Amino acid sequence: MAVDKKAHIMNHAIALFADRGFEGTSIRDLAHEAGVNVAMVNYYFGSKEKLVEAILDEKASYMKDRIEELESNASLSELDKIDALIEDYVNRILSGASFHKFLYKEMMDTKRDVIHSFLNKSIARNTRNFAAIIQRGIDKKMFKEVDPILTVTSIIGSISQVVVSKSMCNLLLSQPEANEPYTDEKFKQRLVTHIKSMIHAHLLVESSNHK
Amino acid sequence: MAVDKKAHIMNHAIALFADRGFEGTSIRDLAHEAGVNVAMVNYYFGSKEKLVEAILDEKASYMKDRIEELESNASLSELDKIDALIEDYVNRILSGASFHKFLYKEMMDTKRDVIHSFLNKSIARNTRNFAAIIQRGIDKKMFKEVDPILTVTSIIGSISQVVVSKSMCNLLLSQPEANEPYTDEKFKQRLVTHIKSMIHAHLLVESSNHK
DNA sequence: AAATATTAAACAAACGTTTGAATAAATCAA
DNA sequence: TTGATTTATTCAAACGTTTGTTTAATATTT
Repeated sequence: MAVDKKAHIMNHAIALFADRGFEGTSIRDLAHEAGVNVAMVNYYFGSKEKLVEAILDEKASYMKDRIEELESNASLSELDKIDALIEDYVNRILSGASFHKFLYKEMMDTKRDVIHSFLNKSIARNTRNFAAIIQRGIDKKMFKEVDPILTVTSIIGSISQVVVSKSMCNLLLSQPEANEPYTDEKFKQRLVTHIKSMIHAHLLVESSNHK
Repeated sequence: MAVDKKAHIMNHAIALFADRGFEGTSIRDLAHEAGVNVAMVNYYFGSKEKLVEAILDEKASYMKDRIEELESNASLSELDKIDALIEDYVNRILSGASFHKFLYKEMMDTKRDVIHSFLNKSIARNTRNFAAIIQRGIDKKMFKEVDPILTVTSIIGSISQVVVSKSMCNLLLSQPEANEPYTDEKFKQRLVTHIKSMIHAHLLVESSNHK
C-alpha cells in the first residue's frame, strides 16, 4: 500500500515539476494535487530534494539506453541499430513526455549540483555510445564521413524539441490547445519516419540507395 | 546612468535565471550578484515578474527571425535562404546561450502563463515561416518531399540540444568543465557545417549533387 | 530646492519541515 | 477468533526561514 502511495505522489510530482519547475512547485501544491496531507511528502521521502532523487532512482531504467542489448545482437547492421535506437528514443521520450521535460529542466539547472552533473554525464555517455555505432559504420565505409556526435545530438534534439512545448506542437498540428499530441500514435510514427529518412540521407552514400 | 544600471541588472538576471530558474533565483541572490541593493530591482522594474517582461522586451529583436528580410531578396534560392537561416540561428543561439536557456525554461514553464503562450506562439510562427520556405522548394521540385515542419524542428532542436548543457558539451569535446564552448568560433563552425550537410542531404534530390 | 537614487530595516505571506496527537493496520499471545 | 499491543499512517497546527515587496530616512544629481 505504501508503495502505491509513494508512486502516486511521485507521478503527480513529475507532472508538476515538468510544468512549473522544482522551485516553482510547493509541497502544498503537490499535496493538494495528489490529494494527500502536506506532511506525507516528508514522511515518505524525507525532504523535497530526496523526492527528486527517488524519482530519478525509480526511473533509472528509463534513462538507460538499449545500446548494450543491441550490441549483443551480432546480426544487426549499424543502420539497423540506429533505426532501432531512433524508434526507442521516440517511444520513450514521447510516452514519458512530462518526465523528459522534468529531466531537461534539471539538466539545465545548476542548483541541485549532484543531479545536474549526474544527468549531464548520463546523456553524454549515451551520446558517446550512440556515436560509436555511427563511427563503426563510417569505418566500414557504409556511412559518409559525418560528425558522429553532432549527428546523435540532432536525433535527440529533434525529439526533445517536440516535447519542449505541447502548445507549440498543437499549433503546428493545427490542433486545439488541450490536445495531447505525444500519445497520438500517428504523430509518433510521423516523427520516427522523418528522423529516419533525414538520418538515412545524412549517413548513406548515394550508391546505397536502391533507386 | 539609469539605463546602464537597468541593463546591468538584466544581464545578471538572465545568467541567473538560465542557471537556477526564475523561482530558483531570489531577488537577494540577484542583487548580491549584480552588486546592488535588494530594493533596486523593484525600484527599476516594479516587480520580479516585470523584470522578466523587461528582459523579453529588450531582447525582442533577438527573437524576431530574419525571414522577412530574406524574403525581400529575390535573388536568393530557397537553399540559400535555408543556409542563411541556419547560420543565423546558430550564431544567435550560441552567442546568447544563457538567454536561450532562459527562453527554453520559460517555454516549458506554464507558471507565467502570458509569457509561456507568447513564447510558444512566437516559436510556432518562426517555425511555420521557415517551413514555408522549404515547402516552396518542394513545390519547385528542388527539394525532396520531406516533412517541412519537422525538418525545421530538427534544425532548431539540433542547436538547442547543444545549448541545453554546457557540461555535456564539454564532455563531448573532451574539454574541461570550465570551458566555454559556445563562444568558440571553431565549434560554431563545426555545428553549422554539420547541420547544413545533414539538411542538404535531407532536402536535395540526388541529381543536384555535383559528384 | 526639487527630483532622483540608494540604503537598512521591516512587512506580511509563503516556504519546507517538524511536532504530537489521533487513527488505522499489523502482529501476536491467548 | 479474540482482544491487547505494537507499528505504521494521517492530520491540523505550529516552527523557524526565506521569500518578494515596501517603507522611510539618507545621499546624490539636477
